[in-house]
Amino acid sequence: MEIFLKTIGALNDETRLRLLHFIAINGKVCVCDVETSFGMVQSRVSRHLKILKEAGFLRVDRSGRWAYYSVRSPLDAFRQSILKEISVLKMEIPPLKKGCNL
Amino acid sequence: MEIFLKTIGALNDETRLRLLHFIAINGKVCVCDVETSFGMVQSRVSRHLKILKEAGFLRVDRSGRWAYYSVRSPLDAFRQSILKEISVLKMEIPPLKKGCNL
DNA sequence: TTTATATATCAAGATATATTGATATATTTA
DNA sequence: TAAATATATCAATATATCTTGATATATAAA
Repeated sequence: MEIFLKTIGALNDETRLRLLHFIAINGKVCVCDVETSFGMVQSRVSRHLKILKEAGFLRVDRSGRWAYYSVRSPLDAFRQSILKEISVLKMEIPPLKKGCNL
Repeated sequence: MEIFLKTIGALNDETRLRLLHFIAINGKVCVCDVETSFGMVQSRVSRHLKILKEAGFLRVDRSGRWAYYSVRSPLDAFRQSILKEISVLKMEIPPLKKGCNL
């Protein structure tokens, strides 16, 4: 129940739907890439990615000072069906713009 | 997008998950049955059922002074997969108690 | 070892959602 | 027609969530 509500709660926000789809499209991206691509402040990006991670949609790999987020794999059938549903939504998804200095 | 968020938003509440599962189990129920079975005030039940209806999960049939809510049918694959997911959650679902006088 | 970069977290304010009791409307019964 | 029942909606309050700017931490570069 708690897990279900956490999963659903993570989806209950337009910003997170856009971030999730963006990452599904682009594969591994770091926080600063998302920050730059979406033009959002860093704390906001960081917070939303954490919520998506804790809801079981994303994983994070740390390397040096970067945190690379990507869609968790394998993904259970339920979350897969959600990702599929999200993929057909009409959403403004910006192109990937590398945001890190170096 | 709007529809998706409305669907997800309807699920983002423990009370509504319990009501939805209760109706999935019991078929057609009227507001006063839910009110009595769950021990909730009427305005609260009415509000939540409306949200579930507008999210595409429930239908309502009016007959006399009663409003009978039931799971919408046919239900698209995505909402079906959600109902299935809900059905395996550990939730306190009270037995149906008829609440209407007559 | 000092400085810059990337990320996470916190506190404050803004916004959204839930709960309750009161009220409105419609239908049925007396 | 008057009273009772079932439901919906509203207004006020309580609670949760989002956004932002500030701060903390860790890594890498100078």
